[in-house]
Amino acid sequence: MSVFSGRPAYLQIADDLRSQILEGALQADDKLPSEPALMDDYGVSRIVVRQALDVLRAEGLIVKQQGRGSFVRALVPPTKRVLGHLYNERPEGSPFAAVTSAGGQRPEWDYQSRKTAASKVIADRLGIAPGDPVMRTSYRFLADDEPVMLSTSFEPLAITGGTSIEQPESGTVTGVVPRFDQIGLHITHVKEDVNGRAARPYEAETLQVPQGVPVLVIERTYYVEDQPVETADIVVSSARYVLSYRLEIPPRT
Amino acid sequence: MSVFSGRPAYLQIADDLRSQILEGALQADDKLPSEPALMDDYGVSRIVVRQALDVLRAEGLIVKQQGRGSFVRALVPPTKRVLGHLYNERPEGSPFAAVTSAGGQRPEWDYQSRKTAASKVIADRLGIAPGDPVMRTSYRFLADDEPVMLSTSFEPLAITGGTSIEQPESGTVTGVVPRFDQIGLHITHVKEDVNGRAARPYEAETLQVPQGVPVLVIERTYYVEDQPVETADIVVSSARYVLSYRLEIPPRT
DNA sequence: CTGAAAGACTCGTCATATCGAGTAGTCAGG
DNA sequence: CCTGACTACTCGATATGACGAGTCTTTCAG
Repeated sequence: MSVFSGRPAYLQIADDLRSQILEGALQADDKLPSEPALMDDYGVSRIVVRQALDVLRAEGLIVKQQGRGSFVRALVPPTKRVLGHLYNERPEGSPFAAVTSAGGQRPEWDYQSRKTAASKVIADRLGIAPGDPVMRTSYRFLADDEPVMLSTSFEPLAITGGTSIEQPESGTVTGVVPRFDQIGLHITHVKEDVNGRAARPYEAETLQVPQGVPVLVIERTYYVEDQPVETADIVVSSARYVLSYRLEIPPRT
Repeated sequence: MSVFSGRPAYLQIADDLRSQILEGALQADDKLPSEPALMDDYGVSRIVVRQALDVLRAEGLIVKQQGRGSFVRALVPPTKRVLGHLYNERPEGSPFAAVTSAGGQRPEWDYQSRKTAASKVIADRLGIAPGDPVMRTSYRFLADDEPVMLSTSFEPLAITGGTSIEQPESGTVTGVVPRFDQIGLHITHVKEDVNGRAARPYEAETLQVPQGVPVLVIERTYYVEDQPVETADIVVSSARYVLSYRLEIPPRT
């Protein structure tokens, strides 16, 4: 295998390694040749080899570990879990706890709450005015002591202020839907806007994933009859989570 | 601004530029300083500057154009569209056509259909045996002549073979749900599994996005009463699309 | 005035080289 | 046998230098 001109060498090498992975010549958890070995194999410099491996890492096909090497990632990660479909059943507690327990792992989380003023985008999502008071809570969710999800939620104090659920995590009830039930507000629906991008350094560090890997970003808002009552930004590693949604199709009219 | 030791220089530079973008010092479509200028500013080599810019590009904050420079990307892309929520109403035609027209753009697509044998993963998703005959259709969806979405769908010929909808695009009806209505099968629900990763070279080229930017991958399956009748792999640029899901919360029992 | 050519600028690709840091295997000593 | 130190190996970060290719501005000829 050697590179031909006309297409960047690092892309050709990435193509070659990718097909070896997809066709099974390199199996999950197999070790790729070391960078110096690949330099010899393809007759290129280390920069080119590293660019090729970076391509594959961004595609989620390999992981690199300093001091050890590069390894093929399992194509269907064993950590596959679901989130969105949870709402089809009546969530009894926090969706995270349910889905994590179902996967045989121990759910845990820590958080920090504080009152603050709504920024412009948050005010927009909550249907309130910028500067209005909100309760801001940052969560770090762990499965078997490993951080797997980050979330920052905002609740308008115009709704929760002075009630028993003003402090999101002070009561015995977990989960947004049951909590709002406690003050007589039944959440009727939830909207999730899903996007993807690379992890920011803080997120990569906290989630213990290599810097630059793709994450899924969910903008989730709970509504009571078109009145937003809670909105959150959720970040999960796309290597660990698959978001699964089930949508009903109404019968033909 | 200078780098301090203890944290890689390229991350510090990325942090600095990121906060300038997020705080508004650099606005959408503003041009960042050129790579040589950033080398001077921070006193580092070009490799470091490029790594910092690559971080920001993967995060979707900037775009780079050869010969022109690096530019701040609009934080809320004007091309924001929705997909998933479409199923709440009864889709009249193809969801893509509906959502694209709603955004004031002209939907178009081309495709290639062929009969083939189901691979293992596809057979698994369709609840058939590997090797069973399926109709495979690759779509390229365009909005205003620009490719924005790729899709490869599979339908078991055990269901559609010999019917009027065997060829997905030969009839006058578009959209999976109406098509199956034609043969008396009412699709009851759809499952979408969402994940994210970097674009593969073919996808990056076809979707006309820079190589390596994150894409959203949707594994969509249509069901008639728990019987899968169509499954598809859909790829969209996360820079162009936001997937929006609306989920109903049943009343308290 | 217009259009084409030249040059300056910018990013893309790649080579060579150095040092640091994390990992793992080997081997001697307790 | 277990443990600790040494060493070889691997990836991470960074410098310097070079050439190619796309873009834009300016200049000059027609």
